Amino acid sequence: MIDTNKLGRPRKFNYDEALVQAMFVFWKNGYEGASLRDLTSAMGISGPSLYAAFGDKRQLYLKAIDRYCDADECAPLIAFEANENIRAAIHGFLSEIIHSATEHESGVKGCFLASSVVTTVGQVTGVAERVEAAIEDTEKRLAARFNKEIAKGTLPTDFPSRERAALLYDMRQGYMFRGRAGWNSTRMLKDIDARVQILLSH
Amino acid sequence: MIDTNKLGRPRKFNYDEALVQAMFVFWKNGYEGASLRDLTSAMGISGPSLYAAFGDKRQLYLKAIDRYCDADECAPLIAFEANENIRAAIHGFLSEIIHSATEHESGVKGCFLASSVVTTVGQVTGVAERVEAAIEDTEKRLAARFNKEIAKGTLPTDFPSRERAALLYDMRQGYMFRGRAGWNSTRMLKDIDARVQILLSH
DNA sequence: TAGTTTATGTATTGATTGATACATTATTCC
DNA sequence: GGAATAATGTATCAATCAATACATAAACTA
Repeated sequence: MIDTNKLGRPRKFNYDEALVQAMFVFWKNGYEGASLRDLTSAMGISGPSLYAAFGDKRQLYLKAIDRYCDADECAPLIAFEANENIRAAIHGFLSEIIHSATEHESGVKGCFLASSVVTTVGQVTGVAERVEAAIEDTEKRLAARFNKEIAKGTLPTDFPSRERAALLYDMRQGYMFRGRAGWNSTRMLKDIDARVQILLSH
Repeated sequence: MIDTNKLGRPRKFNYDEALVQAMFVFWKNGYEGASLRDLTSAMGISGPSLYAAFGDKRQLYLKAIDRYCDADECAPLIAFEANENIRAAIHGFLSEIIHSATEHESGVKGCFLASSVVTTVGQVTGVAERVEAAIEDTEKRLAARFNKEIAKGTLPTDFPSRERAALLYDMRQGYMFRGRAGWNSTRMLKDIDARVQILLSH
């Protein structure tokens, strides 16, 4: 979807920046709650420009979801994968999650998928597959990190990494839900240690 | 909000049944996605009747949320509180959750709060407090059950019940999220044992 | 420079939105 | 039985919705 065509009048706006702004609007207001006026206003473009570049509202929405899955979900995952010490890795992952759940840029709170997109699963064609794939992808990456740890001998072999990954993922979802509900970060940060402890107890 | 007034023409419809139908519409479509036509059609009443009985769309929405918190969220909790054996209680809670996440009546999936309401937190006045209170209430009931267990001596005293309750609650949210995303129950049921094990390992 | 291509800006489309006006009907109170 | 009260049914309101028609502007190609 990158514009390689050099023909015709060039765009005045940046495609990716506009998409990110659209994502924030959907994130904050939901799909139906985001009007074309909200979107074009935040994106800084006109209606016809939006339709020419992104298709219609639904396609823009799907592109915003893809963009979120590719970029936004990553920061905590990178913190998780980068740290050699598994205890510190989980700690970093969870505190990154709490941070993004409460103080994300542009004032949006929680997880775009968990707090907005999931509402439209049976309603907007193409959403369900994306949400399911997002869960699957993230859990696989979490599980891979745990598998590495098993290979290193720091985790027992009799507890499946997928279970551990699923539980960590649910902790993520729980923090995101609480963040959207208005919980502050200090309230959530203080039970991180207990959760690290539980995650590594088998 | 119970109608004690005997004056005037009586209602042709049942207030609570209509409210439940409205709740299903909001649950399935979200707040903005639920049009007045959708609502009146499902409730079997006319527009003016809806406004006379419930106020406006927003008030109807808030009443639907309250109704959900009072009734729907309860089934798994009762299963959790009723069973004397803590292991069986957690098992019952989680399988009840999975059941309601995937096969709830009227075809709606997931948790009303987690799958629909949470989208409107910063958007519809009165929602945030209700979601926060719902989390708080449920976690308190979960924690109370764990405290009973500590008193019985079946759980150690050095791990706070609130942490255990929060974790169990996040498992609930995780299943609800997965259910909305389309996961089937068998896929989720098979990791219950591991989760019971983890929850009771401290 | 003429022709092609694509984005922009303005203005507007029909449809749908949430919400009401108004006359009618059914009940209770006095 | 007549007044008061409240719900119903029909019909409709202005506002907003997503989406587009059309003329103009700015780039590349040949």
